[in-house]
Amino acid sequence: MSKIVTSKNGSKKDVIIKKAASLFRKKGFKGTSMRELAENIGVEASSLYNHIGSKSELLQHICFKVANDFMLQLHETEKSEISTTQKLEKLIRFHIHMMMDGYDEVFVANHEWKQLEEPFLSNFLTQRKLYESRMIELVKKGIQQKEFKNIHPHVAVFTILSAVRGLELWQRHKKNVSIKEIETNMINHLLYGIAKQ
Amino acid sequence: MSKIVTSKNGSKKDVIIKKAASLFRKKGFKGTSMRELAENIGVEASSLYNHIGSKSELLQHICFKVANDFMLQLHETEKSEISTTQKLEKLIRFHIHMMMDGYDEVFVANHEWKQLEEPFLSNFLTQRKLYESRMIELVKKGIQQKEFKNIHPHVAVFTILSAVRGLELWQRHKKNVSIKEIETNMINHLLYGIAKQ
DNA sequence: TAAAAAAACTAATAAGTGTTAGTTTTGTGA
DNA sequence: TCACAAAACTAACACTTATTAGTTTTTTTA
Repeated sequence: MSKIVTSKNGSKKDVIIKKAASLFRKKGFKGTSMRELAENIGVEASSLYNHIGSKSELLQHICFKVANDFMLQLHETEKSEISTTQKLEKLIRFHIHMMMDGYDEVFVANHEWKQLEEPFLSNFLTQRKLYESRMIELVKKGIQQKEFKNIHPHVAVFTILSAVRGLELWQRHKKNVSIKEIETNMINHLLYGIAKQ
Repeated sequence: MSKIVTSKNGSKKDVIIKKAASLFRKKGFKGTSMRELAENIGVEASSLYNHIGSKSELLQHICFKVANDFMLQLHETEKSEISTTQKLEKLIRFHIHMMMDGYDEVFVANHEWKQLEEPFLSNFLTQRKLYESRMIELVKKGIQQKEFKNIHPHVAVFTILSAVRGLELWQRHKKNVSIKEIETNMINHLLYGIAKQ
């Protein structure tokens, strides 16, 4: 059969990972077989093993790539010299863009991380917990500086993270609403609420 | 081996479904084998088939029970004679309580519905879409009545639904924060925002 | 064009899957 | 206590799974 088609600058491994992310999102990690993945690429299942080590390796790669991207952005945001509100806004916008640009990967990292094997599972959870706690610190600071109301930082962060994650639901309808519109509305909703007064 | 232990008023089928919901949440539908489910109950896999028809049937039961509960509450809320803001608040509170009381089931309905087979899959998606569109109508009405700001109803509903779904994240930490506290904070956050002014 | 490397192929493995058939044990009501 | 029904068991089925070994084809390099 034909050679795996590589998009410019992308190794064959990258092609496999990209397709895996797409299938893992649609059918789940356990619900996707290597034969199915191979067929979608146009190759026999065994041929995949010339490029990757194992099925789990694919999941690991996807999950940690996403985790790393978020960690980097958080670090950069923390350093930047803007108000706390602006920092929070910047992070929310980054989440929204990640969700739009790397939908499959972010979705898989959010939903299929459970299928990671040790020690990757523990590693992933540790990183996520760290991310959350640093966002909580940010909100605490905003309260101290009187930029935010006297809310519960923990609840606020989880509410924000969940709302952003919910952009998944949007993929189905994205035809009618522009990303800019979603972004603006969501920022306003999460920072300023929807009820008048 | 011993007979399946039935809690009072619960048939053996109910015991199986409850355990299935717990395992499906922790390991996913595809990640849970019938042998594993049986072992957790204390019985051989084949014995389960004296009480249930198939593995898929378990998933169907869980998903549609949850969908139905939400539909009933929506219907009741729509009928009640309170302000639109109060209706929205009532619905959010119901979501929060469902998430706390029937955590496994709601989680499975939210995450594993993809594994439903036709025609159940289509049926489930239709119901969900209906639920969403009726919530959107509610928000639209709130805007018309000048109770809400001039937000995008679609975005607002998805933000709310996602934020509430995010209570999943809470299960891990629920020791330190009371449900009442979460409820109050989340309602305030979603309806009135967190930034001052 | 010949040699070397990369990547495809076929075929097979061992383990795990949901489910069924047939049999034995357990609990229940007369 | 005996018969009947419910629910457990063992054993097997047909199928799918990820992965490996060995071989052939394709591509790259010299």
